[in-house]
Amino acid sequence: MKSGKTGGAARGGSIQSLDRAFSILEEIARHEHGLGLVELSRAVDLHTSTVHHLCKTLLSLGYLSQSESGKRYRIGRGVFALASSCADEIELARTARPFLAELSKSTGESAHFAVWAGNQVLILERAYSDSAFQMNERAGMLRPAHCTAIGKALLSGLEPAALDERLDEMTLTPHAPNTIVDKEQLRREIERIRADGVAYDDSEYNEEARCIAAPVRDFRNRVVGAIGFSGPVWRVSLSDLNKYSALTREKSRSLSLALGWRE
Amino acid sequence: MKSGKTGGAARGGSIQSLDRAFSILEEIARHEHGLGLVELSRAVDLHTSTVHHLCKTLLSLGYLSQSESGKRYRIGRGVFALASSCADEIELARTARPFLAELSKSTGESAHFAVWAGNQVLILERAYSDSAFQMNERAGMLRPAHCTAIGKALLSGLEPAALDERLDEMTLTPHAPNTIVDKEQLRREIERIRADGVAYDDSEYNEEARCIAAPVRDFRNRVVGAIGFSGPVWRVSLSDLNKYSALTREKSRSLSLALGWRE
DNA sequence: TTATTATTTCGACAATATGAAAACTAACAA
DNA sequence: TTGTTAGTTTTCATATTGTCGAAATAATAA
Repeated sequence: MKSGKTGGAARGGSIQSLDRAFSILEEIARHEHGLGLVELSRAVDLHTSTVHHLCKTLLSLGYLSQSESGKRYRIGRGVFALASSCADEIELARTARPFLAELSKSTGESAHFAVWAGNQVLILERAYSDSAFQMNERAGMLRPAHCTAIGKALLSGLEPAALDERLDEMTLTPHAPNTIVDKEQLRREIERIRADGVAYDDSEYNEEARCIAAPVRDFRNRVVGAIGFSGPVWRVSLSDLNKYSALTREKSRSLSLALGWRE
Repeated sequence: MKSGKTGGAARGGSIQSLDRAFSILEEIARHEHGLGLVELSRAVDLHTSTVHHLCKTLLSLGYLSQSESGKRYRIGRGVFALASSCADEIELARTARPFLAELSKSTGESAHFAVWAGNQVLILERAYSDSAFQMNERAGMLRPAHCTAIGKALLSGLEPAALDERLDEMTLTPHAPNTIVDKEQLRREIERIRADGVAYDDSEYNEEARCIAAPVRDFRNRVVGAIGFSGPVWRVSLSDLNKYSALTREKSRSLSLALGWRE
């Protein structure tokens, strides 16, 4: 087609090649053992040639690496170097670590500390339990907010105006039988959490998991994260959730205090 | 309009906008407290308008964030999420941590564990000493290879062919009075390190610092990193360097064993 | 207020990223 | 061996896209 009125880069707001490059990085990050060029192109829905150019650039910049044997792409050390300047996040994770360890020890399940990353929830730090079955969640993973305990705990910490904005931007995709897909219902649930101090997830994200979480505040009295734990439904019953709510509330309180929160 | 033979993206091999976007990210990462648009444009030598478009895109993707108060750009949590899939690096850092702590404790100086990142050296993990003056080095920082102890230790672990290649690609930029700027001299020094098992840096990178480092091997008997410590010249004398060489060698050995190295 | 400095938007242009196709490799059967 | 298939890399013509100048807007300072 003719150029017509296809103006500057400000069109969709985004620079295409950047958009694409990062979707490539995200796709690769999602795969434990890396990805080959063709798999990758299929996953991000771009021609191999295009993906190849982008990857070659990322490779030369050190933000991708290639497994010596095959040609599979993996995340490069450049990303690691960049990430180390997320000083606040690293500090938060470090502070949360001992509390997560306690929570995990007391419950026998794995514990998580999460923060906002856009409209999603980023798991900043996690403590592993020593049971054989572990939730498949690692630090660095992104989760939806509306159907996870940590996500709902974070939502409960938003100012009314910010909450409205968030909810408008969010799509309540169903992930498991109990996912809340109605905004009004979610709103009521958030009210409940605000009053109760604890959020639950009873098979809302993963059919086989139940979780609890509570918001964590900093010295400015603002909710900066959420702490909680999750376990398989056959180990964590609904009454367990209730039983552990006080403990979760207490850990969130201790962590908040460690972050300078008072009263 | 000399479009002439200005062909595809494969020209310089690199995609310009990606190149620029990452130089922006790197520049921001370099500044503890973020950067404003104009400072940023000056630093990367691009028009504010261009930088603005790039930053807007990075912002919307979550790889940059803006300090709530001002408009300073900082690294976003997206980078953190990506970095967490550098599983190998994280595992390496975790393994090194206790040995770094011991090294730091015994010497009273800060200790580092570093790996290759392209032709530079990436500090993967560091242990702080409790002295008032600390080297200004954090995990995630990049250092040149030819004038740092960890860098030279890593160089000493390369196969002859790989070493030749590396040296060809490297420019021996002087950083301090004793920086080795002659490739033949560097080659001899690397020979020495290979025989001795320890690399020194006597004011080669920073006039005020001395360091020692030793290569670390994994189960495949390949050098995967280097461990060492550094301190200010007024605390670490040349004879201290000698005194601590055995200790450094020993720590590198223990860490190697922890990584599965045998014999 | 005005002056100054920083951020954001606009729009024309051409340099640049794109994708089709073809060349090249590697792996594997027959 | 040779042929077949799947994956990777290079080439190249083209229009799309990023770029930059300039001007508008916003924020600070004097």
